[in-house]
Amino acid sequence: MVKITDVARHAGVSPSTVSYALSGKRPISEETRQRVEEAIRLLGYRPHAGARALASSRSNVLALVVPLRAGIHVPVVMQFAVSVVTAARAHDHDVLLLTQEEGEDGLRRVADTALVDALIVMDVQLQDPRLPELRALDRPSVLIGFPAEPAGLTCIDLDFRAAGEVCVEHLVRLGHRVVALVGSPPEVYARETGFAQRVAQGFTAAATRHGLSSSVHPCEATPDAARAVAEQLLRERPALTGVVVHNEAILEPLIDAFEGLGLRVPSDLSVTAICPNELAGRARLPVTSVDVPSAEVGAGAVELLMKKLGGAGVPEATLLAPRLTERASTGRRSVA
Amino acid sequence: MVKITDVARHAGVSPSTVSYALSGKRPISEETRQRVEEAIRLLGYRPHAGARALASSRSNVLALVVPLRAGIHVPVVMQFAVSVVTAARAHDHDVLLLTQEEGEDGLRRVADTALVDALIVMDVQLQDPRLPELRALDRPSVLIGFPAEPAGLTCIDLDFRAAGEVCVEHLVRLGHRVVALVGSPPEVYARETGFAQRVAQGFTAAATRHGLSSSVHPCEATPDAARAVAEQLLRERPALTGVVVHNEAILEPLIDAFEGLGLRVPSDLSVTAICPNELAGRARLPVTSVDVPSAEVGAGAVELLMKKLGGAGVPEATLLAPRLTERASTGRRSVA
DNA sequence: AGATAAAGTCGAAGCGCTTCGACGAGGCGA
DNA sequence: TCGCCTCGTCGAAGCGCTTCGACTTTATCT
Repeated sequence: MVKITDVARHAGVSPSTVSYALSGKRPISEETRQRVEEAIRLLGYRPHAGARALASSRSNVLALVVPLRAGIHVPVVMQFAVSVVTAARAHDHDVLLLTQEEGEDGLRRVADTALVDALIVMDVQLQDPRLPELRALDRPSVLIGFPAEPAGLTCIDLDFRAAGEVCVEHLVRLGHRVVALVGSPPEVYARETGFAQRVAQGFTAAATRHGLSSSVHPCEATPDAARAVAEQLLRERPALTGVVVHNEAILEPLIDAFEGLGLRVPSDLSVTAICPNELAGRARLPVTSVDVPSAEVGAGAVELLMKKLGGAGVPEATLLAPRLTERASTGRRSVA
Repeated sequence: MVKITDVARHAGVSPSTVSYALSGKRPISEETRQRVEEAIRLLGYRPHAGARALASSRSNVLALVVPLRAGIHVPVVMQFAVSVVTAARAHDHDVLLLTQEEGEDGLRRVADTALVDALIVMDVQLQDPRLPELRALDRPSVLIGFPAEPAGLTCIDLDFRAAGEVCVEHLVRLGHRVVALVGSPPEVYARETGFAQRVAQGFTAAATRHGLSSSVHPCEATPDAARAVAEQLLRERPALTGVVVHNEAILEPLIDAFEGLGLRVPSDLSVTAICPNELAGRARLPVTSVDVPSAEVGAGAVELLMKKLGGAGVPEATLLAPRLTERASTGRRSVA
């Protein structure tokens, strides 16, 4: 194994100079830097991560906590994970994957052993059992999502409340007066996962504000459930002309179901969704949607963490403004 | 920060004794062990991961390489990942998540810096660019999946060839004579991902052996594509009575499509799948299937790696035998 | 009884890196 | 011209842990 002393000898400098050339923490003459880099290349030197961590008390590893709970849409979660890894690499950090099997102890373990410098926590619930741990930890953390009481924590997410509102306002602008929200599976609400509730709040608030008739319908992530909701809506709310879908798994099945029941989209029924653009754009009928920008959120979370690691202050809450993209699934209400 | 010397002082022993009490690498009297454990609990001692790694040249971290390529079924991949993490934790190891953004260099980096002790590589292609790296690395690795030339590597996976055969044989037993395989998306075959091809080989070989008429149909992971394949099959192979589906995303849509075209499952058409039991069992019509045992494969991969880390020899190839579970989607061919 | 082995413990030497203080050489303001 | 600061470099002191050799004590074998 090539070590820093080998590089130093080969470059005719001391080990500390090599270290400073690498870290840039002290000025090094251009010429010396060249020689050091040359030696590193020649010898194929790679600093030992453990030694580095020991000496600098920085592991350059972030923990990513991904509880795969029932009802979540796995591909979306994976998107976040990938964007976190990519962003972390851009900052010369790696990512340790933690699931929830270990419980909250896992957080403490990786933090206390100095395995990781900081933590990113996904799928945050309103009353999340991990919050006390995070607050007690001596390492910075960022939540992707918002708990009920975010004080003292750093959170980032799409502004789901605003997303719900934006969808309604889009429908209002198109003349719709009766709208419904088809939401996440019931267990997601039961668990009090913030984003599901927030969409519902935004949706309802905006509808009320504009004097619309509105209703909210949790929905399982199966085509059958989608069909059932569609039938129920036609039966109970025949004047319905606008639907907001906040449930990745049933976006297409739901539209299929409506069409199967004789409604045409968008002429009879406008549909807008809150989901990744990727998904909305690829649908058979491209769906007007507010994007869930996983890449931005993931990168943002890493950015916040880096600032905190650097000792800088960061805002407690970072809400990404919703961006609505019009596609083929929404249109003016036909004046029947 | 509590360190080993603190524990040692508190327990009235030397640091090395604490270390041995923890690792069990030398005998320690029951009484001393008690005192040490008590001190550890009292002080809340956690060994510093970096220091440990430096002194022992073991980081107790595994790398998991997860390239999220087009056409793969993300939830299945995530299943594997979770089972790897769980199994790794059971062996007191953590898991570093690598995506493919970094290319093959990432493998070398984490191995050369001693960030990880060993690697698990998923989504292996027949000609995988990572193989040369893996062979050159000084650290053990296990592939989940099989490349074209597995010599010198350690691989584990479901025996997909046998899985294809088992499905055909099940249909044969039920009297079917004309069968089709609806497979993974074309890009998965184009990439020469082993398991897709192997299923097709097993399927075709078994069909030929039993004198069946057979055909293979790659299929995009969209309901529309499923519908198109269903229509094509009815048109071109009207005598068809048995279908094997090897494509998680379209299992249900395909059955829906067949039923939409007037076929009843299983009375007119028997359908069997190769997919996680979870998925097959939860379908509207539970589907007879060969399980893709992600938990076993993940745990197996970790197990192999631990053996290799322990210096033990392991077989180059570990093929898990397919297990078929009969459900509601297959039945005797009706003697029309 | 003497020799040998095993159990149980300690002290010290690193593991490979970062970082602190120090120091010479040169630049600059007064 | 003197003092002072910055640049560029070095040497040495750790970071917190594991592990090796050595030592004492006790058990085991002939």
